[in-house]
Amino acid sequence: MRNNREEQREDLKKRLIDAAEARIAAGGLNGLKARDVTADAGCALGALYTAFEDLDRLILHVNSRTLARLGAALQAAVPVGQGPKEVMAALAQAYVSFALQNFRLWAALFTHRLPEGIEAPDWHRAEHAVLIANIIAPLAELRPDLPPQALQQRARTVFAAVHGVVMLALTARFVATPRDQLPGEVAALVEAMTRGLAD
Amino acid sequence: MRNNREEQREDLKKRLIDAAEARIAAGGLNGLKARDVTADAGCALGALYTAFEDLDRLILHVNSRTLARLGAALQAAVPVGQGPKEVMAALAQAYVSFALQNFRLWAALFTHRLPEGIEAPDWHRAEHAVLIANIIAPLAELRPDLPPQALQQRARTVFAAVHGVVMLALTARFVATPRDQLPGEVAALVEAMTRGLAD
DNA sequence: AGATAATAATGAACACCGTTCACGAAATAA
DNA sequence: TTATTTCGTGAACGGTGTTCATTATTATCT
Repeated sequence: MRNNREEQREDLKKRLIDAAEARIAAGGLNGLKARDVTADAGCALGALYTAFEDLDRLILHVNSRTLARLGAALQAAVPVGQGPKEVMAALAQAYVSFALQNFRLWAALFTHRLPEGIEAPDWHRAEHAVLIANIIAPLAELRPDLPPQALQQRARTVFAAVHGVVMLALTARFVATPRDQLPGEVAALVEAMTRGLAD
Repeated sequence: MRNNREEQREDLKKRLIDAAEARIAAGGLNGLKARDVTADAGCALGALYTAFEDLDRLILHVNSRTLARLGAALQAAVPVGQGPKEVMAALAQAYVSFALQNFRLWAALFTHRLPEGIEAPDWHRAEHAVLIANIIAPLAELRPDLPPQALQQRARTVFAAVHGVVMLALTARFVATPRDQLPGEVAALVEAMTRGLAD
């Protein structure tokens, strides 16, 4: 045998991530149980802890996949040959669409919490850049006066504002925006923000 | 003895809420354990379930208190004899301050989730009105064209946008706004929103 | 190829959690 | 006081994530 060792290890990891992803998509983060995942993946309970440090690290890898898909969706939504306001509006609507169509996996990105005092690894933190990557260019057109660092910070704020509206609409049981009004409200928010930012 | 029955019952409830509130403030929602709370409250483990349906309902009462304090803080922050933009700015900064000074209890308002399929009681849902109560008046000045219902909805959106920025800044381990920049970014967001909403 | 060493998978056991429930204590009613 | 209803008690239950001695598998060496 050649590198069977490594291959089997990677295969087990993949099966576990697949199973966890399916379980989260079906039943949410709270519905994810170590025994279910390992049963679905066709391995023993203890095998999970030979492949990953713990269940939280496995969830991290599921979130990693979701971020990649979300990043691709946002990237694909950027219209060509349009002004910054149109780009921002399109990005916001793409974000809404992704959250609606991948609700539980998207929610897992923001509701999952590591145990207190434990930080996510750098490679995973870096993956979150896709959330603001496409906002920076149109924002720079609206605010050419801002230096790169302030621009990056403002992009985070713009994302967080849109995200907040989507999050409260989809997960809160109070002050909730009805789903059918969500695209319209997000559009109004982005419109107001871009107009206010314009000059 | 007169109404000792009712009195003792209410006293037990209060002690449990006090203990849970202190535990959440000290260790967050995840650090809240039934055994700790009942030990702090000076009662047996099972007593919790004579006073409340379950641990989630106890948390609900803690959140109820937090909402009342937050509502009072927002109310007190409304400046008199100022324009709508100044009112919105003041409310946003008051929200930031409350979140910073009551971080874990504030976070519990939005991270606590009831079991799937179980809804919070109406009396508790109604308490969340304080989050948008003070936004409606200044917003109505900025947008006198909007009918009351749309105004209420837009107020939810404005709140959610500000809340999203604060939430990601304080709880996310990625795309995080540094805390010292949070007031400035929120101010910029509200400024942009109110300018964009103005006409 | 066969023997040996290193490694990984197994699943029963562990520690801890929220919740329940038979029992005894206490407060009300008779 | 006595009877009755109500409530607090804490051991026990079911379910959780995680560990660990044991077994099975793979790689290494002669």
